[in-house]
Amino acid sequence: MVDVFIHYLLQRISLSEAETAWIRPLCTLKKLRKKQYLLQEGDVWIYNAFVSKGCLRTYGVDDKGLEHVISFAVENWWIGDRESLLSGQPSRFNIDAIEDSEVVLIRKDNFDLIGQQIPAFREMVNGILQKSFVVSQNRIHAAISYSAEEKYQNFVHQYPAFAQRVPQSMIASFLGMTPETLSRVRSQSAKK
Amino acid sequence: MVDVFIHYLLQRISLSEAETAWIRPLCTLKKLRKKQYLLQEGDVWIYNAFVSKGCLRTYGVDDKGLEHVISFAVENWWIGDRESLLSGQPSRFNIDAIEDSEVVLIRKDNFDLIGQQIPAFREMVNGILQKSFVVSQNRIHAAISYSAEEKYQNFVHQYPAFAQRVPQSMIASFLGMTPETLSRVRSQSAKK
DNA sequence: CGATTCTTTGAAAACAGTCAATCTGTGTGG
DNA sequence: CCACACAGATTGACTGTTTTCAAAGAATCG
Repeated sequence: MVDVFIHYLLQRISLSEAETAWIRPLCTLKKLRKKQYLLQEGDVWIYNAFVSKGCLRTYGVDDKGLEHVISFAVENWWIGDRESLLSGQPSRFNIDAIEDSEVVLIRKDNFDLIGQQIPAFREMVNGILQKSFVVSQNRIHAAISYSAEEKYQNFVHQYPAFAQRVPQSMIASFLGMTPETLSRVRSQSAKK
Repeated sequence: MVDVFIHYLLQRISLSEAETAWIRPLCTLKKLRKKQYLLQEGDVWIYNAFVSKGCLRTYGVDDKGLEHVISFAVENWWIGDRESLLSGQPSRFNIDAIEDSEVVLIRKDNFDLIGQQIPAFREMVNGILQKSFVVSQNRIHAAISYSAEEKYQNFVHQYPAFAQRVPQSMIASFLGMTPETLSRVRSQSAKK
């Protein structure tokens, strides 16, 4: 529901009734069944998407048909393909629902408009972007520095919620290893 | 020189003489000799840093003493530790000069002030942040999807300048492999 | 030059990937 | 409610890639 999004906003910035009433119609709620695409490779992404329910993933598919998970998103997270959004070019990635989900979509033009009208919104979004960048720097650091086992330990530590919710094969993909390797890493770790 | 920075700004946004005159004293020029630290692990990073000359790297050191390069920066690039900047916590990373270099430092408070006074500046910075995020998403994708050889090919394609300028061992580190592996990958590729 | 650092090469070991079979749990239709 | 089918996870044996360790060969700098 869009209420989830408004609630999220009100927790972070103060908005008048008039403002929330103005924002609300700029939002579209999209329900997705498990495995349904939100974005498919080749499409142009023109939204900012807020996950109000469920769990999604962004992934790329290589020439061998293997999927590589770039990111996960659950309730109160944002998801999308910023590359396609910025460039206007077709996306190289796919986004689909891991569970039955709901996302609040705001078209880029409307999103920018909200930012122009409400400086606090703009600042909030900027803060999210900065944090996202830090998170992705840390993921790069983990990807180039850690062994398979360390990557998994770090993942569980960082995202205990996902470790439950997301199929192991997708976690393996997220960490850049095969499902078999992750399975072995886990049984190793369990022995301790 | 700070002029390099002003020139960079004027290429991207329009500023009056008064504005550049106002910005200028908020900038500090720091000269770095090869191998000199700009930021050392444990320090708190409070700047935005613009590289006006030379080449630097950000890297972390693991428990075995191995260095892992998070990023490079050359002329007209920005560098810093956003995690430390945002959190105010000591940095986990080091930044040092790969060549004799010059960076323009702007303290966080002054940087924010410029953004407040000059909306175009704020938008420029936001655009850079967005692009940086896209670049780091792509790097994650490469790190989890590609083989050693593909990682190197992709790197050369993406940053032909660095491939010349930066020692191979640092490129290897940046790509998450040992210098020996990179050396072998290169001699393989050369055979084609 | 001589010394230091970086790169290359080789051989062995460790690690992760592949392929195939089995096991487990879930959900569906009879 | 059971039986079956299906997807996901595990395990084993094998292959291939990357790392490690060690040494030799370039390149660079004072």
